[in-house]
Amino acid sequence: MTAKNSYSDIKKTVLARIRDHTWPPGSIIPGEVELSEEFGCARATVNRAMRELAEDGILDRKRKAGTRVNKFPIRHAKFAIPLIRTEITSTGAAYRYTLIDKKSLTAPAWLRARLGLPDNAKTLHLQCLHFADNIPFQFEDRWININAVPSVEHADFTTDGPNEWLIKEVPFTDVEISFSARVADKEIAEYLSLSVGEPVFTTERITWLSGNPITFARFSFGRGYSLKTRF
Amino acid sequence: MTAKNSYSDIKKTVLARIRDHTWPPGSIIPGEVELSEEFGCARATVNRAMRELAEDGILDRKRKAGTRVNKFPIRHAKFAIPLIRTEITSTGAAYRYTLIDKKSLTAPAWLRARLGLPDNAKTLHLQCLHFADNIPFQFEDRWININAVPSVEHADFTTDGPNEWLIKEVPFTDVEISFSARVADKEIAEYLSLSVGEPVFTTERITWLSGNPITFARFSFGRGYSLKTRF
DNA sequence: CAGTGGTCTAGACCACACA
DNA sequence: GTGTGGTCTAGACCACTGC
Repeated sequence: MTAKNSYSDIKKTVLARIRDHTWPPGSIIPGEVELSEEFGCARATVNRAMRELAEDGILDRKRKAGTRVNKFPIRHAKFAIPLIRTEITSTGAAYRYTLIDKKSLTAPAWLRARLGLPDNAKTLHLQCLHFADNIPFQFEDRWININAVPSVEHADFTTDGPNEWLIKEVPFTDVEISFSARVADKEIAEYLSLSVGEPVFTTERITWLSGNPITFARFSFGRGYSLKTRF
Repeated sequence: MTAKNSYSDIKKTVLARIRDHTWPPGSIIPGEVELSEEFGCARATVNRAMRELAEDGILDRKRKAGTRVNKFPIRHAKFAIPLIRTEITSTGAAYRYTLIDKKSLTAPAWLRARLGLPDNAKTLHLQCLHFADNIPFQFEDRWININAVPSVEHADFTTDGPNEWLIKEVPFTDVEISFSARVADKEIAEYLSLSVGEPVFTTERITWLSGNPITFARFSFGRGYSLKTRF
């Protein structure tokens, strides 16, 4: 009878038992009823603890089969995806934004393929720079599907970036984010004050509203950027 | 009276109201009691829905102050961090592992600084390659704190990678992960069949056991690698 | 079919933060 | 102080899935 009773105490105890191999990887652990008796609490409390551990990728739960310690520890790490303005100001740096270019264009083939757009799809192409203390921090290359967001043609992007406008004005339901390393081409090198060929940490983002593509954006970060998380 | 009653229905309804600006960014939304009356369910059900939306970064909740729609949408994206073996085999490719080098060394200054190790700290330095269908997929450069893990000196890393050994043998409590873009130096270029100077997607990981550093690892991925998530 | 987790309820007390 | 969310309880029924 260990007699801990908050869900977070239970989480800690379970993690400790996994760490010290009381419950080794791949093993099945007692059911919720049994654990609630051991910990002297309600089953709902045990359930919350176990459910959260399963969300983190530590446990694997199946009805009837029971709860197992995950053998292949696919940990789930959470990363915060802030607004670029927030990301910059939260370091204490001053944020500045510049619109470099804004053009209505027929979507190029690679973009049509990427978003599943029809031939001759109209898009708005934007290029922007975000500065931290007047040092170029992020270059944003964005395409917006005008069919999905007709009002974007009359939007003014000279003072606020397209991301802030879109978040305020356009609802979305799905987002895909990817991270990669790319080479600085001439354009990116110029805007970010890099040499051509330097590695550039790049994130890409696509958003949809119920299956309908809204926007594709590629963000290229300045030298030395890294994305961190801890858990 | 909308009369939905499962916590996931409530989440959907709340998200829809945020999207259609019924509850615009920054606004305060009704309390749990009021919502449970509207949805015709128990407060605990509303609580779970709202708590999960807050975890995702959509809502901001404070006792007494109430629940607000987050004005600066710091969305939290979850990425799965699998074992490299799992990541490769899950694509259908064959996994192969090679130990390149294994040496006991005094920790270099940069590593001591990074991990907070004392002068003359003993470490085990490992270099490994992970292949997918015999194509080099990931180069692993790892340092293990021998003081924290004395048994590592007698471990055999010729058949299984150090990550798998560590997960099985050594408990940890904290992990820091970072992502960045680096340049391929001569060594990495050779192992990953790249050209010197090519961009390399890199992740670094440090793990601790209750404040005590266990290991530092840098993973360099082959050409074209990207990390994706969707939500 | 039966056992496990998944969810919900109605009620309660607590902790924090704003007024 | 007082209202909000944070958590817990004891019980119930349901849904999935392994046997």
